[in-house]
Amino acid sequence: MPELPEVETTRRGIAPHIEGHTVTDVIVREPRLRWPVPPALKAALRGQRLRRVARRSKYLLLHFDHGTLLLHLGMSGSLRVLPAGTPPQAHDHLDIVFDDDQCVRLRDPRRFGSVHWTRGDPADHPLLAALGPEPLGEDFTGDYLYARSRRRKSAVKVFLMDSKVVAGVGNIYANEALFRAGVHPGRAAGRISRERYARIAAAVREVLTAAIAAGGTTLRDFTLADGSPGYFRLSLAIYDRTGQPCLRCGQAIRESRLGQRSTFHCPHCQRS
DNA sequence: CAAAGGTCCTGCTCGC
DNA sequence: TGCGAGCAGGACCTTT
Repeated sequence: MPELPEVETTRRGIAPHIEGHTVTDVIVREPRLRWPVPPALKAALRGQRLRRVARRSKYLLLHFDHGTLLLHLGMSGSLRVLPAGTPPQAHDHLDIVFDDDQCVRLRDPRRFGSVHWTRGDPADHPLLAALGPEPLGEDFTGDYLYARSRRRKSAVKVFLMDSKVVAGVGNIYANEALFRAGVHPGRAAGRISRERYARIAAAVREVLTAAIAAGGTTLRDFTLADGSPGYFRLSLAIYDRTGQPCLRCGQAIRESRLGQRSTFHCPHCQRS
């Protein structure tokens, strides 16, 4: 579910409620996530003050003085801030309880999400070390994409979704960005010009920024920290619009598969 | 039965 | 021959 805008929306939603507060308890109801929840999590966090909630790619980083909790929401995860002791529902796997009797609750039906504890610099954590630049950071440019894509034969959409190339561009926003840039998602990444990569980089930036401003995209069950949905779905121009008219030219949007993911494009506006 | 917003891991091929 | 990079496919899981 959550792509970068949804994770960033979640970060902004939870941070003001928990930054500066001290963990009083950690409740693990289901440790079997993508990787097992660390058994020592409660011992590590109890009594510790949360300094800051940050984000790297689609990971949330909860910084404490002696280490960092990494949280990934996988395909179906969401976080909410609730009064401690609120009865859990199905798939509510983890609570982090704070000293003001609020808790952050992780819900994740598919359990593709994960929780990690790391003491060193989180940037050195194996899951973060190999990630490409943040798409909203200054390192992410058309020139960068051009350089990284030389001799790449895979489709540009697959290339954009490679976390080692750029962090946090998932299926929805890869589709949306390529539509905005007017590039066919199946075109070989290594056969796209520097000029077109400048348009692609700008489109990625624009679509992510707009989605964050709208609170992310809710397709099924994504909720903000207060339980409300994100409204960027209303702004999706291409994703999940198979057969519907292109908003620019009116031609019917086509659906295909690239890298086993649903792909959408306009046959007129994205001819190459 | 297929697909859903993610991404790690394995094993193969290719080119130097 | 060996090595690294790139690439395809499978894996994880529940719900609709």
